[in-house]
Amino acid sequence: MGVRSEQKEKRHQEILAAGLDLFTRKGFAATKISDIAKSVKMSVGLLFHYFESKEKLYEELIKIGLSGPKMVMAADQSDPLAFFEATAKKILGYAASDPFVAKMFVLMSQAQYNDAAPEPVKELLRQNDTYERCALLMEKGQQNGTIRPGNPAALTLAYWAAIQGVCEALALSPNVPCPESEWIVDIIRR
Amino acid sequence: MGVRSEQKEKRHQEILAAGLDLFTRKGFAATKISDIAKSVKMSVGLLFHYFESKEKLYEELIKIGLSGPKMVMAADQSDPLAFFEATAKKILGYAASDPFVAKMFVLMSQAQYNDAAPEPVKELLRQNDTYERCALLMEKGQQNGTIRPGNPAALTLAYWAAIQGVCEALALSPNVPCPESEWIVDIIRR
DNA sequence: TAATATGTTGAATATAAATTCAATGAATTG
DNA sequence: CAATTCATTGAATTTATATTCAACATATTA
Repeated sequence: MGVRSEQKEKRHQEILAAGLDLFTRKGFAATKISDIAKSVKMSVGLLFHYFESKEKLYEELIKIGLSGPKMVMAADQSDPLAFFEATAKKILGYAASDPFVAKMFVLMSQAQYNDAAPEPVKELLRQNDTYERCALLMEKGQQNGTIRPGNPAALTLAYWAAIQGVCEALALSPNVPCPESEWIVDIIRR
Repeated sequence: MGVRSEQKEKRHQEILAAGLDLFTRKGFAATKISDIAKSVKMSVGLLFHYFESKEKLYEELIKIGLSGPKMVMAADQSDPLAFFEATAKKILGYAASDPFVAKMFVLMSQAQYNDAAPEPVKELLRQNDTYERCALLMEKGQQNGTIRPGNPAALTLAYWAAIQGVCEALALSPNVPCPESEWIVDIIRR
């Protein structure tokens, strides 16, 4: 244990943060390794000492990002509407205060929708069954009368589209005013 | 006027449609000219006979897309809430039925948020003052009591984020069920 | 139909960016 | 403090893709 090992970990993290920032603002393909290297003030060669490839760096970010949905779905789901209220509030709160979280949210949705995402990343993303789980919860909420009628998948889509879009705006222009989470919940509230 | 001139225009349109599809699904940087050429079954060389560069092709799509916001803002704005209701309904209706429109919507928002967009495109997008105009309308709606209180810019952001996110989903997976526009309007309704 | 203009291709060429590598300097360890 | 390992650089090398071009084909026109 010396100056080195801690420095190494620190740089690893710095590269991830810089990669996250650039990938979200420019997209995976348009982000050059040299952009990332410049952003952390190291040579391009050295960056490859830390990450095997641009793709692996991206992949590591996605792996970190996957813990987000997991954490969301770990919350108490006994009352569906309360779950969606708490989730929206927590996510917008984080996204408005912690740029890393907001950017991570953007990264995940970009990756989700992008056909050009590297195959290993797409594979990882297939684990993410948040939408399906939420649609089931929507139905449950409709049954107990707290969530409005309508196609549960469509309700889920509208709810997440709004959250995702707001996070994107927060991540990319940190000065925009953050909407109230309650407004977004009104999409699904009966 | 002969077989040629009409054929030429037809191909021009085909290339635009293929470009739109690929740009929205993969992003500008990740879309290869050869992808587009393959999609319209022509050689890469010929594509350059129709468009000076990949950037110019993209730029032409953005120019077409800019007519969308213009058309939206041309609608009757005397009653703000009614304006937002009609707008949401019209856009979702189009997006659900016409893939070109849905994709165009995605293209525009991608371009808007992407730092890596070509400079001429960014310049074109600066014309688009839809958000500012909408925020003003939100205030007006608050004054006449039809729109909920809150930061007008934040209300605008939430409203458009939801619409945009839904359009993205519709464009990229045409089989998803379309949310009701009224649900989205409930974000801003008093 | 001959001359001309336009469409089309596939094979160069140019360029940009990812990745590798040999060499050097700095920390660690015995 | 000598040997060794790791960090770092800048300069190749490789690879991918945009763009150009010379040649040929097909339509237009006089």
